Amino acid sequence: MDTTIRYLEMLQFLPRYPRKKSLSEIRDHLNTCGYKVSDRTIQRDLKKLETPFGLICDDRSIPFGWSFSQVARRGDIAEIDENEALLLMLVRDHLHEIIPLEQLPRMNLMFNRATKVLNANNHEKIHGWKNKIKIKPAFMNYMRPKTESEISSSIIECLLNDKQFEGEYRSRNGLSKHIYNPLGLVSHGVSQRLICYRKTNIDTILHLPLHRFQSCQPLKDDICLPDNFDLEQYLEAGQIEYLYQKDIQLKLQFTHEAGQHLFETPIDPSQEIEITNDGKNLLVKATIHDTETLRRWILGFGVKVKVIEPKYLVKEIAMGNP
Amino acid sequence: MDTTIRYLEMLQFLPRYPRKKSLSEIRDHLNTCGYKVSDRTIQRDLKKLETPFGLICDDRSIPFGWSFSQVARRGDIAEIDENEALLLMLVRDHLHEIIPLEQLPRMNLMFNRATKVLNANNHEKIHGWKNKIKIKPAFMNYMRPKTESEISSSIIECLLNDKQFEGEYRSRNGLSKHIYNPLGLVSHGVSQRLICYRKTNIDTILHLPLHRFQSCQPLKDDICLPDNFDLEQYLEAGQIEYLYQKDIQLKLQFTHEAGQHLFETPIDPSQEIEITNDGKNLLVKATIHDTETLRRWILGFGVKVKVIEPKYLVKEIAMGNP
DNA sequence: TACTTATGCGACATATAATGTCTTAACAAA
DNA sequence: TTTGTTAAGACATTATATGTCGCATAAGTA
Repeated sequence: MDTTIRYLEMLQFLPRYPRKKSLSEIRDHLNTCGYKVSDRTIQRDLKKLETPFGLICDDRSIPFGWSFSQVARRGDIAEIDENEALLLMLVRDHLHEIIPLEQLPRMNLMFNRATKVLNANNHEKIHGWKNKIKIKPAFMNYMRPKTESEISSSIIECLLNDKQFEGEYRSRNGLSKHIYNPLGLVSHGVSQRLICYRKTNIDTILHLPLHRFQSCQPLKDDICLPDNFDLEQYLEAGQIEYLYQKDIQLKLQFTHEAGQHLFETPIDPSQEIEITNDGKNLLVKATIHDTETLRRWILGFGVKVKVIEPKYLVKEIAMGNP
Repeated sequence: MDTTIRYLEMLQFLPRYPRKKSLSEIRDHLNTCGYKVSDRTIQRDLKKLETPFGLICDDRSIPFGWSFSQVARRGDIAEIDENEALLLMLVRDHLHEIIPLEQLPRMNLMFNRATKVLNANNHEKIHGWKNKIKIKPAFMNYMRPKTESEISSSIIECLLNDKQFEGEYRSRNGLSKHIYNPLGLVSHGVSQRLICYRKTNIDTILHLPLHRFQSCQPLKDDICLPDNFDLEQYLEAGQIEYLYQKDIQLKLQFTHEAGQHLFETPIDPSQEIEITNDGKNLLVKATIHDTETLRRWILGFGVKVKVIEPKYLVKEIAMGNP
């Protein structure tokens, strides 16, 4: 039993492939953890764990170096190196803006582990890791609505199991109780919307922000699906995407300064850029969906962009009326 | 040995707290995995693992129900339930837009595990999970620049260890080789920028997109820091954030339709909304930093928003010149 | 209520696994 | 070459894991 914990302690100490740990390093680590075993035992342990955990032994030179292979199934046990830890911190900050982390305890644990790694290796550094990374928001940072994770996870469970639920929903008109048929979940920026319909009104598909539900009582009845409902199709049909038209031939004229970033981060694989007007302007072409998001994006550049095509969009943008 | 693997197999099968698994369920699962042990053994195993892994036994009714406590240190071993798995799929899709997942093998493994869970429980469902979730981009979707994960992780390692490196950088003027002093990493939308300076030019702090580096050769020399350099301060000083002014008193007049979403997802904790003009308009006030992002955001609403204060911003937005 | 079945758990004997020690051979560094 | 370090085989010993049986109690059923 104690052995099992020791195994885990050791596995958590082993790095992913390019890096490696020697017997003496492993021994020292185990000693620190309070396990006093002979070197021979550790050697045997490694041999035993080799196959089931996909460990690799670099025996080209002595002392041998042990690590998790890159394709190891249980590679998530492996040590988090500083590098990975720093990336995880970036991920955490990104996610924090979108999804409440309390709902993802597993990720939280991972982030905590990463934090520990960074803090542990922080002593001798000139300035700390926290001072080395930063997220600069590329878009407007809305605040997340408060969500009751119990209610929303209960709703998601119904969604996954094709079950109806009785829920209280807070709309502008107040609180009301209905039986809902959940069909899909759409994540839109900081809020998540439930695609569903009410039992009493099977023809009207609703998309309701998840956080507005005040309760969820799962029912035993399966949902009744509208004939051939398909979320993808439904969204493509423009119900949620505010999709005005599919695959328009967009032509935009940017000032060089404003459009320059598109060279490295295009808006679409189809994008082409032509340098015009002696390098002062950029003519950007792309085949893209016409969405509200696109219009807001274009408007955001103000006078630094001019719509050339399609014609109807020229007008709307000029009027500032997306 | 075999025992240890069996322990892990069992732990991976146990859910997080509100859910639970009975002895017979655990036995069946272990049998499926090819472990034929007596019930008594499993009972003993659970007792043994209880303390070191933070397991909980619900003994209010028979059969007892076992699970990981919510605060279990090693809770990342626990089973991923469908609910969590679906959220993880959302997270994956979000992240995919920002960070190449190949650089995060650990998360990839987690996502794979989640995918398996969803696929496994998918048979009897009316329509599959893939058809139930969708991300609707809230902002313009730029494409990620291609990154060489070896180069960038090598650079990040230097950053963390305060080491200089020699790198080749591809600028508009071509490829050039310099010695760099890495200071920080700023994640901005789909691209990551390295804050650094060149040894030959210690006064000019550069912010270079990570993906433009073509090579990185770590050096043994510590970086030389500009006196009292602080990334946070540096950013706040407006070098990267394009921060025009701190804490302006913003007043915007929205049409009701365009500003309505701000009730639930404010732009700042300080935000206040006043309904004016018989409910046709919304007057939104907030104390907020004046950034380029803010200006683009305001412009994106076109004629549906009017800047009331500060005065200087009224002009600039009216001119469409952020 | 009385009966049956399922479940948990203590006790015990036995088989299996884990561990330390000693040894030899191979390798690396001086 | 010499010296120190590492890997790994052999073996005895201890510790642990496991199945079986029995009993008590809880849940389900007539």
